[in-house]
Amino acid sequence: MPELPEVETTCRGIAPHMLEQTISRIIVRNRQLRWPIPTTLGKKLQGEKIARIYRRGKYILLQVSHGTTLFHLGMSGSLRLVDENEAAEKHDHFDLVLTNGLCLRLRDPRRFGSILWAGKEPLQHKLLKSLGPEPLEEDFTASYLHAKSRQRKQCVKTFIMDSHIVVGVGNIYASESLFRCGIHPSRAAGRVSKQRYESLVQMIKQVLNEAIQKGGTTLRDFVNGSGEPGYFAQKLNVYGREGEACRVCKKPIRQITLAQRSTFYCLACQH
DNA sequence: AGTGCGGCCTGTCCGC
DNA sequence: TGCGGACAGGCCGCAC
Repeated sequence: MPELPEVETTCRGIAPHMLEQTISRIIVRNRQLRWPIPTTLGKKLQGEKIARIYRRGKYILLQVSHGTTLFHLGMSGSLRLVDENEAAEKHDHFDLVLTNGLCLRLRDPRRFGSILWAGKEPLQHKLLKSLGPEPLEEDFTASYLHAKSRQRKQCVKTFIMDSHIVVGVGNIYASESLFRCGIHPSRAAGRVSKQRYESLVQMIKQVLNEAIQKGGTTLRDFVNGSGEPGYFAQKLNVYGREGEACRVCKKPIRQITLAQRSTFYCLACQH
């Protein structure tokens, strides 16, 4: 479920409480996530001080002196800081306990998330090294997207959701940013003009920034590092609004499936 | 090399 | 109320 704004919200929420703190132990209740939590993780983290917490794409990176742990929240994961004495519930698979009594707890009903050890050069890890640019950084530009998309027949929505093209644009914000710039989601990526990519890049940045400001989008169960929901859902123009009136032209919002993902758009406003 | 799809899981909701 | 099926915020790995 979490897209970039939800991961960023989580990261910002937990970092101030965890930086410079010491890890006393980890608790693994269920090792079977998307990939098994490494059996050596406890040994690597125990007694280590947390030097840095940051984000790359939808991964949260937690750095200690001799390496970095990766967290990915998959579709249904959340990370919260709780008191170490708070009872774990059914889908609370992992705890990272600090010596100050706080505990970083991963809850993930569907278990599509992951926790991995990435060593000293985490950005060279197999899962990170070929990721595309960060959408909120300056190197994510219309020229880049335009160049990458030439000759591509793939639809533009699927194209911008490919993390090897640009990270962090998930199913909600892909539909939302395409609506904002009037591009039809099933248009071929290679048939979108440079000028329209200018607009798309701007809208991706805008929608992600607004969502971060609102603390992310909570559809059913996303919560930030303190267990609170995000409030961007009420700002959505198309996602989840099939049959409802377009906020601009009042015609009904349509839903289609692209690459096995539900996609929302306005037939009148998007071409 | 680009593209499309299966699969990984559990929970929820909807129609019968 | 029960049951089957569809669907859900991601994305790797494979076949073509």
